[in-house]
Amino acid sequence: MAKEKRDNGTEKAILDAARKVFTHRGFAGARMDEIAREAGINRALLHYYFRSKDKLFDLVFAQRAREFFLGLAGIIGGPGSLEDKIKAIVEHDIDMIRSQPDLPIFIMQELTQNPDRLVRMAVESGANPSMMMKAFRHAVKEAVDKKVVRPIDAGQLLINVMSLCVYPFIAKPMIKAVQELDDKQFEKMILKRKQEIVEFVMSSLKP
Amino acid sequence: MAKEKRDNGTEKAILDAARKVFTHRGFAGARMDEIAREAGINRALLHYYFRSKDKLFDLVFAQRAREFFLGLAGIIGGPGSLEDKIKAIVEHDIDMIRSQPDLPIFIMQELTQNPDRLVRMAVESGANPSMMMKAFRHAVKEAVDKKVVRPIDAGQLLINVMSLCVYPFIAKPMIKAVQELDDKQFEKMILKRKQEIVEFVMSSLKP
DNA sequence: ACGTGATTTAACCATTTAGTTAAACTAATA
DNA sequence: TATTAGTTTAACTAAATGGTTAAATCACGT
Repeated sequence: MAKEKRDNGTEKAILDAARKVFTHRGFAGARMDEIAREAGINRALLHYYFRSKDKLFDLVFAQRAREFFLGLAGIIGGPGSLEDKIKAIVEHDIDMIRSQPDLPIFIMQELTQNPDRLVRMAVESGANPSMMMKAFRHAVKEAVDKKVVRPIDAGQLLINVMSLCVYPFIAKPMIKAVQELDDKQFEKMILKRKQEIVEFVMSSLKP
Repeated sequence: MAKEKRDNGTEKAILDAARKVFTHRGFAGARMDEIAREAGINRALLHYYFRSKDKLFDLVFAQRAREFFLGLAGIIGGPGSLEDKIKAIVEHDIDMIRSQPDLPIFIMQELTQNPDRLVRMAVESGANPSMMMKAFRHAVKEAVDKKVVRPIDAGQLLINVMSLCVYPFIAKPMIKAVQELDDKQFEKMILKRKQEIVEFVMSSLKP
């Protein structure tokens, strides 16, 4: 650990720690102290690198939001058939969230608290929702025209797919309780779920 | 407002305010001051009625969790065919959340922060997840046996239905941004969504 | 061995926040 | 009118927290 720090890894160590703590506790619940401890340094140095909690949070949030969106945007807006896209979304979402289970709640919570942030970020990053949705709508239309899938609203379909992927992680404690699963069984359920979702969606889309 | 207070409505006013503030801000982000203001009283009186933030929060959380679960548990565990249940779940979920949009994030956030709480509450309330799930599995099995629906894992199906209902509210700011909707259009989308979900699920379940 | 930048230590400040208290006030009621 | 419960005011305490600072220490390359 000492080595990493000396090797100029401190900034990264802090960002990692901040990401972890902010993501887990949310902005209001996060303590600069905990971030410092988690990074293996002290508060003084923490403020030496990043002036304030707000500044640090903004960096973390922007980074996390990009993580969450950028890959997705590429898939949704990119080329490929509807079925390809659906499979890719599911694969991407589940893998991403599995490695960072409390990412979605974090994003959603802070976003409801301050929706403008998303707009600002979107503008900066040059993301283009309307092109993305256009590509997705096009894929849907194509599949419908080919009679591969029944007619369906593209917006609703996209929400459906995302819902099926993301929600289980958000509701994890609830699901564990209701279905009486331990962590191992939950993990197993999630893994099965990848195919389950694709099957569920494609089955629903049959004309 | 003055009247209500004198009419012994103060306690209720406080609980309403606390519900609102806690639900919106989360425990860490909530301020006793804001609760008092929201209730139209002052901090002194707030503490006079409810000793501490924690105590008040526990009450609110228990109440909100009951709101969220009890109705659902009745539907899932109660009588009726699978299709009836699915329709009832969708109806119930969407209506409930529509009137309290940030209820789900609140529950999930605080629950990930402290999963034991759910277990404790479940025990106290005498809820019985295993019976509930048993009833639901039974409904699924029955439908499968009658060849009304294709074979499917009951646990996954339940998660699917809940996902489709709850997630859109959690992701509201994101959905608004990506699909470029204003509040009015979002509301419209949610309303359409009731039938959309039922159609989506039932279509997927066709044998 | 020296100098430099990174890091720690430890003290400190200012602000926010939960929670308390005593005294004054209000309105209904006995 | 005197009592009483509910309420406000205003002051206060104690703790937590974000942020700062100066001096000491450490590790490294020259």
